[in-house]
Amino acid sequence: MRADDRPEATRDRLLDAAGAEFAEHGFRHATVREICRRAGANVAAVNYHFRDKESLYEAVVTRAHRYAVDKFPPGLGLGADPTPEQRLGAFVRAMFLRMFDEGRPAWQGKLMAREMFEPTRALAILVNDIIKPQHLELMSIVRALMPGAGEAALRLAVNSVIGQVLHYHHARAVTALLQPAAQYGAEDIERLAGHVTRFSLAGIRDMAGGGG
Amino acid sequence: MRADDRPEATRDRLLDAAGAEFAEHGFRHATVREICRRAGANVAAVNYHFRDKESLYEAVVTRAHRYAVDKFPPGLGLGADPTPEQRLGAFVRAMFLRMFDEGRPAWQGKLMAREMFEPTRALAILVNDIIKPQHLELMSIVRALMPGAGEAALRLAVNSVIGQVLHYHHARAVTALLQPAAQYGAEDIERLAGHVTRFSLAGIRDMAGGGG
DNA sequence: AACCGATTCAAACGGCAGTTTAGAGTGATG
DNA sequence: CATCACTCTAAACTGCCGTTTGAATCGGTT
Repeated sequence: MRADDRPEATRDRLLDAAGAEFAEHGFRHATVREICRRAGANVAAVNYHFRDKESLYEAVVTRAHRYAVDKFPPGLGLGADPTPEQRLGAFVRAMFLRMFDEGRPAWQGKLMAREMFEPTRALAILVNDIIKPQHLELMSIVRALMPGAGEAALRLAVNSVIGQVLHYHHARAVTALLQPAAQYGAEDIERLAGHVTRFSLAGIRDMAGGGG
Repeated sequence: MRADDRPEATRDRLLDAAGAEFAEHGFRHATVREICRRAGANVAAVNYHFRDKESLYEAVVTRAHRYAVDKFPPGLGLGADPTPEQRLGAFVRAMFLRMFDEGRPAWQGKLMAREMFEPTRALAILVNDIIKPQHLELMSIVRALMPGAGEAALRLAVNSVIGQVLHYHHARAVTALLQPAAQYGAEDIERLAGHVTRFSLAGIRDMAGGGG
């Protein structure tokens, strides 16, 4: 049977397997051999279909980006003419969903979180294609909540929001040791998103009112 | 000249070099060869003075902990009978200082941040010796600010504070690309600590007032 | 001087990872 | 049927890493 006849061509299976491995272990720790094993392909498959491990990684990153944009469009459950508060809530919720969704390719959030901590050459791609647009969107949301605030204050507020969300991903190993009972199911994600949104709104309003 | 006569014995030089390498590259990426090169020692030195790479890592972790406790004691510039707000401010400031201080062994904060993201076997040590005491201290601070709140609410507030602080360490590569101008000098750290403290106080007060 | 324990050293070992290579299979094309 | 491009495969190559080994060095002790 030729590869094209199979339900999934080898190239696609490699992208799937690589996405899972890269998201779980990072670029360096993920091994080409394990990726090929998961994809049911030969060790040389990566070098044949993609030039090398790094090019495969870039392909995974851009693919995850396209998928994430499809699955979590910017609007994301917002009605027409939403308030800034609603936009912030939707933004935070979407970030949580991207990071904790265990669906098929849920790598986008995990890859992004990992690149932040352990950058590779693909970081420039990620920043330009994914992070910068989201950063600008969150900046505009916060700007609407803090009219008249300077750029520096906006950045501080944005970092506070992002930091809270990413922490639940970064620190999950520690959390598992500190609070063994805690598990992140679907409703917990909604609870966390609600908390971060309210907490951040209070902080932002304080910044807007206090005059900095 | 015998090793004991040198200003620094080989064992100590190894600990210094290993601390820097581990903090910068993490346990797996740091190489024994580079550590020994920095320490001016033979490749076999690690296996002679410590049993293996992992034992060296544990020694570095516990050493960094002792140093951090000495340099940043829990009180840290607080007067007698401080308010909860002052305690929170001191706590946040101490975390920032530990992470950004470039002094001799400033690894404690960096190692901790790294272990959170990429745990090793030493994570249990770190959690018990370093993270859990700090976690409990922050819990008590937040408890004083949110009297009557449940454990779950306290944990959410604690996570929000920690997440904001750690974000400035985790995301520094991305920040460098998004805001090339931003640099973290001594006064910037004070500014960041002040922001996170105020932002968090507003969020915590909102949680305490809103009734959750 | 002879010996000893501690330390240092160069060299090698074994394993794993990314990549390359040479060849075999396969469907389409003439 | 011969040819060709594409795909896949087993095996080897190269380099790095942690560790081990056996000898050399050196101060102190008898």
